[in-house]
Amino acid sequence: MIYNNMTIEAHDRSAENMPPVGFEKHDHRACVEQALAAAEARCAAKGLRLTPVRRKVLELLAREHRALGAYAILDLLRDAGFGSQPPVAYRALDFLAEHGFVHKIERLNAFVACAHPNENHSPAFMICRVCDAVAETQSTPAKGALGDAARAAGFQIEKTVVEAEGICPACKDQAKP
Amino acid sequence: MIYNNMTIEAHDRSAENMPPVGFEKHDHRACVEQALAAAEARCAAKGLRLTPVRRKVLELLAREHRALGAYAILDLLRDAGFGSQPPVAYRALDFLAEHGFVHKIERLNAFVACAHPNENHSPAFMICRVCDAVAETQSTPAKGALGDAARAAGFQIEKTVVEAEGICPACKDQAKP
DNA sequence: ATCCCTCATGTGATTTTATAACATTTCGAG
DNA sequence: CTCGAAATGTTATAAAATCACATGAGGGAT
Repeated sequence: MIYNNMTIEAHDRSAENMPPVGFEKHDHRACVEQALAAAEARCAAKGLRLTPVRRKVLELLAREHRALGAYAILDLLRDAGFGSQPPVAYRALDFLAEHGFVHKIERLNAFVACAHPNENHSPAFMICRVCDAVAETQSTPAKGALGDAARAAGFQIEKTVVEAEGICPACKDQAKP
Repeated sequence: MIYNNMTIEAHDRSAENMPPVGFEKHDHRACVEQALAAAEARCAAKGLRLTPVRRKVLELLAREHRALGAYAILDLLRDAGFGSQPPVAYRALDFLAEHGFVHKIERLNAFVACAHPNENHSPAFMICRVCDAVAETQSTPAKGALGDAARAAGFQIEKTVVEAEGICPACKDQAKP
């Protein structure tokens, strides 16, 4: 299956109906496997336990390749034979987020698989307000105005949330045909 | 009453018990009045209606000078004789946020009065994970790594969420006495 | 002034998101 | 093998946000 990095799926459309318009296509099956392999390796190296639920949640997020709410994930977990109560999903997500395998998109109250599983990084996201597609990139929070302000204030930054909302190229093109 | 810009109140402490340690103290009463006056002026100029509920919500947020959840605001509205159902608070907050008089802190699901009511700006926030104090500053989202990525991807940024989580100077000092 | 239309508010109900509390199971160190 | 810590399952509840619909207030045209 071939997806592109930005435009995956609109609110109300199934993945099947979504044309792979956009940019930067890639082999998605390989991409999922790579994400899982990277997670396995990092967990082994750090003595973390990538248990079946956790692995499944990561796999689901990588497969879907878009932001999913905790309850959407929970539905998929139920289908896969795991527990079906909210804490099951939230605990797995907490673990994965804590260790950087997934990220929470605060703006959407939703989660995405990390697109840069190997590097450590301060993620930043571009969120399409039309189709909810999410693309991950990097930010450099310590540089720029925010870093200056923090230094001036004596504020010690530990983590940053950087999310840009706007229109993705696919939706922009669709708007003016 | 004198407050400082960063450290206002911890989760479980009342404002009275909170010493004004920190930086950049200011006359808070004047600060509230200025925020309200600025809002009145901007609404008049733009033909917007700063109705009693909306004005009250802005006043409450300016007075408290920290991030408040919608339900905390709702409690205060009830005390002030307004409606007490969630939509009352959310509608006022939506209006105020849409026009830049308040900002939503996505990380906290809470709202703060805008600290720079006159300039138009892309706000950024520093959030203390110990005391939940919030300081507003500016970001320059179009510059830097995110702006580059957006341009490269053809993504059109309309709004940015920039929130740094960490430790404020007051809490840092308190940690090592 | 009156009518009308639009926008704002009030209220009840519901949905969505997230956590608390506690019993049970699994895993690995010793 | 056993003990203790970590992970999971489950019930219940809290917190955040929205829907739907009735009522009310304000501004413009006649």
